[in-house]
Amino acid sequence: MKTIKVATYNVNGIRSRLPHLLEWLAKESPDVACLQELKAADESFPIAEIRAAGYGALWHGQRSWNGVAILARGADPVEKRRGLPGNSADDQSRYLEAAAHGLVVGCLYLPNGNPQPGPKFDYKLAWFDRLIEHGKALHGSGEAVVLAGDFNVVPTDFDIYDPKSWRKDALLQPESRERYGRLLAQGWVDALRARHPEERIYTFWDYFRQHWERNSGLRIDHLLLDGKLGKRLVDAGVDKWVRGLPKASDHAPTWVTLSA
DNA sequence: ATGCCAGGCACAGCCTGA
Repeated sequence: MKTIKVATYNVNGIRSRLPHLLEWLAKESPDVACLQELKAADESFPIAEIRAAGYGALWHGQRSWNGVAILARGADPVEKRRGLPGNSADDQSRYLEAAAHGLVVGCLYLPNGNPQPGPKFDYKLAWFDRLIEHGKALHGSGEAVVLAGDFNVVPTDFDIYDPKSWRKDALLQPESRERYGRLLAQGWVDALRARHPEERIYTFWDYFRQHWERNSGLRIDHLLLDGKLGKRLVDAGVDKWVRGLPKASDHAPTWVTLSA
């Protein structure tokens, strides 16, 4: 069956992770790849290397922090939106939306929100509210939409190796989870969970305490499919081998395949 | 309660991440 593969990968610095990104693109050939945490200004984005790998790209960078990009294999993604609506004073590069390979793809890097409570957590919740508002418009657009990225939310205690030491973390707070649930309730399908309802799946393993070696992970990188697209879900998974490379990002690429 | 590791930048210790 012909399928389209859409992936999301928090690279944690695109310049230091470029060799891994190129190796992953060559091996896994996603048709669309959403990247987060570029940690690079627009002029530092390695477009030449990415083009040489066979991908067109859009990027929304920022010096030192944040930054998102959308790559399309053998095509130039068409920009639809740069930044979430709802707060013109928000200057953090966390959202980019484009059309590619017949899909509309929203690439997002939701704020971490730690420490909580505090202004960073307030910003996270406000950003989430804006995403929910925009999600409503996207879902009603009639297009085939994917919302993909680092949501910085552990949806349930089944999505983490052990919630004990994370109970006060912004990623597990009821306010964060309630908003994730509210977004899903618009009709989005959490593709990894839908495809693997009984399986422990992680997409992030922090650099501390040998968490990768012990498989002490969290599932925080998500691909949400609008209802119509959910029916086209074929498979979903995590490219864990990328996390095992030397000097890896703390996230692994996460993907879905959709019937074409 | 904090550090544990890592990337980026003021290239020397911070800040941020999750």
